[in-house]
Amino acid sequence: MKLISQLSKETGIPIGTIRFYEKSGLISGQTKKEVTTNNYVYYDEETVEKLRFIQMSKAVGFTLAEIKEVIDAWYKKQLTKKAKIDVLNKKLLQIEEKMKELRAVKKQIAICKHNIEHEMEP
Amino acid sequence: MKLISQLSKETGIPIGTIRFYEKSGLISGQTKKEVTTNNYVYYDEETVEKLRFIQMSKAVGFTLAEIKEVIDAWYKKQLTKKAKIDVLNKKLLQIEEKMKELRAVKKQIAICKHNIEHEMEP
DNA sequence: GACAAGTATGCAGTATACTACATAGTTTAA
DNA sequence: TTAAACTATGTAGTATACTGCATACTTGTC
Repeated sequence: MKLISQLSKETGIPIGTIRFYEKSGLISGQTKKEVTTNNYVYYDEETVEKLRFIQMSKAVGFTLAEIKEVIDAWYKKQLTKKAKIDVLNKKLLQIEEKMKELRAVKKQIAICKHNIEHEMEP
Repeated sequence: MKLISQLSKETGIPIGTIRFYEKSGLISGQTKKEVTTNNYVYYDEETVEKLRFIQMSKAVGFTLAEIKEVIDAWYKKQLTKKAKIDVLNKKLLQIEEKMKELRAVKKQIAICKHNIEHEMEP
């Protein structure tokens, strides 16, 4: 079990941002009932995985709301099996779309680079 | 030569957003000097290409500032050949990084889906 | 036991990317 | 020729995702 500063160290995500994610319902830790002197929140390894997932998903253009959908499909007990599968299938389609767009952007930049390399300089 | 509403129709980008992009220096149209009764701005086919590039780049997580760097490398005359190539190479690396992240997210979601499909429902 | 460092809470402020609205002038179709 | 539709400009407001600050309590170290 880790405290928030260790979570931050392991993922590189600022403490303030982690708190923001917790407030947004993306992650959640728990206080230890046996400790009564403070209300420090402890996080498990799963939270680290979630944070890494959030980092990557954000990098490829997913919003926190979209990421939350997936995390809920993964971890929330109250959703039906069908609802979860539907969410995940939708995400997989979005990912295919992003892959296409990424390849298109790459191609465009490669062409641009080629043109610049072969153009005559004044 | 197209007016802004046609640009919007062709790309699906709202007029307000196109104006915002122009104000941000991502695209630019020109007024026709021979027309003196108004100051309507006309855009060429290149602008449509730029807008499509912006759409795709945004979808895969690039910011407008990052996209502007590439567009400037493409179209601005005042940058040196070396500066342009440097920007484009940096972008190509970022794209490779995003491809990795996209594959990792896809894999994670596929595993998640598999687990849900094979779990016992209560 | 003092004091730096860590933690929790809440609220205000910032950056990015729009989005809406008001105003005013222009073009076009009936 | 008049009304609908289009255009330009400017300003304000919104959503998302943080980021910083103030306050207060707790823990660990010398």
